[in-house]
Amino acid sequence: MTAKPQPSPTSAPREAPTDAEDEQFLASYDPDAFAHPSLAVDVVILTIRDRTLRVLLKPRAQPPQRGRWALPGGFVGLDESLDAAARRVLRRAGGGGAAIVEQLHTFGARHRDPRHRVVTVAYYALVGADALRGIDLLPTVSFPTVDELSVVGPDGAEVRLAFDHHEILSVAVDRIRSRLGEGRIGFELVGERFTLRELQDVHEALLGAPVNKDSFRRKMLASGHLAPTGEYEHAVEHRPGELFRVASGSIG
Amino acid sequence: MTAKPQPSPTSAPREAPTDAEDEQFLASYDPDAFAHPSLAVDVVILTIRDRTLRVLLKPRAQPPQRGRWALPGGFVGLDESLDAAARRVLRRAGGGGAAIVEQLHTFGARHRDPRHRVVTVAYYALVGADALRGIDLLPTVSFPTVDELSVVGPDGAEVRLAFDHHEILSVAVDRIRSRLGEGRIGFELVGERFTLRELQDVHEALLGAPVNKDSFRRKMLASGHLAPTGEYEHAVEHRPGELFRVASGSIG
DNA sequence: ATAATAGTGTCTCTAAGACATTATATT
DNA sequence: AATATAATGTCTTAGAGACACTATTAT
Repeated sequence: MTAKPQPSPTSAPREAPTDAEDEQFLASYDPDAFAHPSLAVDVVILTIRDRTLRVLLKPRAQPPQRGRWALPGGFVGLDESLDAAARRVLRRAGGGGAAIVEQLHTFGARHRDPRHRVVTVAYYALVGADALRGIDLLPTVSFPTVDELSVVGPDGAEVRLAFDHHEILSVAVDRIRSRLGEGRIGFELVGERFTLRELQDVHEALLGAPVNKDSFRRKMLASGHLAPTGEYEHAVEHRPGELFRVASGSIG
Repeated sequence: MTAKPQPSPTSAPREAPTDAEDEQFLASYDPDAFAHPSLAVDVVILTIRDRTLRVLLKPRAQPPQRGRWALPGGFVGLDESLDAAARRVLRRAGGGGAAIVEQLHTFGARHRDPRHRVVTVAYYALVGADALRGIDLLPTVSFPTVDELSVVGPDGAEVRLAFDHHEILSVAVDRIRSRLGEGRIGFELVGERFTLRELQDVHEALLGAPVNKDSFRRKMLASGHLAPTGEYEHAVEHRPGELFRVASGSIG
């Protein structure tokens, strides 16, 4: 495949600045001179309640797409880094204590917002079981198949998300699953002290599928991420398991 | 996505979505009323030449940071998706035949560009050995250690990249390495027909480290991604290897 | 013949999964 | 006692790495 001569640049509806031209362009560039896309962040805030994965959403009160559920989001300030914007949105939504906040992907399809051009940088956050206390309305993320994902509201009915938020949620879950495989994640969704079973519950909720108990135990104990406390859970109706905490020098 | 009836326009010319506080905020939101960050794309265009990884960079001719080398980039048009902008930049830079173009990460530190606020969505592209023919000045990416990365210019001297482009390149290489492990990548950097050794060379160039030959062969042959052609390379000064092509129904 | 790489076969080691067994709590 | 889970140990299997050996080209 040899580089062919470029077709005439008229194929593009608008003239976009070229690489070489950027140099001059920027020299005299007035950032407000022409309209660029607006830039927002949306945050997928996940937690686990009753052994099931929950996502923080709110039904839209105004059209367009009134009644659909949307991720918390906000616009990026001119003097604010993307990460700072994401943390601000997260804090305002009630997930201030999240242990993990990571950039996910940037969504920039042309008509993802029907009103005007908004490009959104999506983040995901994992919030401990204790946080989001005030919030009752946490839709459940369920997995009809391993690859498919559906969101169920508090009334048990399936929930339709606004804009491309369903896709954003999908990408978030995919990303978290692959992070799980790398062993660098999962501790955020469990208390400060936890049993191996509780940690396994977290993994299963995120994966939407059971994991092999034996191999999970071995892998975790061999990972060095767990520090045994010597204490055991109590008031459970079976043999109590040992309580662990995250090993110092590990993650989180 | 059903097109819902548009809301009756309020006093503001346009409205934007999001959650509770944003609703009020946006009720009076005019996208052009306050300055938002500019939005650009930068593309890490990688290829392999002489068994070493090369990246397409150009020295900046103008200040700031004149003389430093920069990734090709451009601003995102108002009517252009992010992917389209990346492909436009790629095509203009001469990598039009790239088989893989993927979004990498979005960089939005406040002062990453010293002139004004620019958020950039970074992409990476893998370009076949045949492409980029016209371009001689391809700096080499070398790996002093496995984790470290340095860029060496055609004159052998280390090259300093402009802005945060060194970090962008680092993230690109990291991403590609993890994609390599998943087996979904690497074929783009090799000709249409190739030997296992050539494919291994590509992996080693990307990893910056030798890979185990036996296990590489087994993994590749077992993957189902390779279709044997029955033909063999020739004019090599050793026993010729069999030529493969990418199996139909696989990647690429 | 020599150098260099292709390709095959085999051994070991490790990790995952399956399964059995014993231990300890609540009811 | 019945039940449920914790924790330990063993067996099998699959894949990675190491290595030995044979094959085929150019010089």
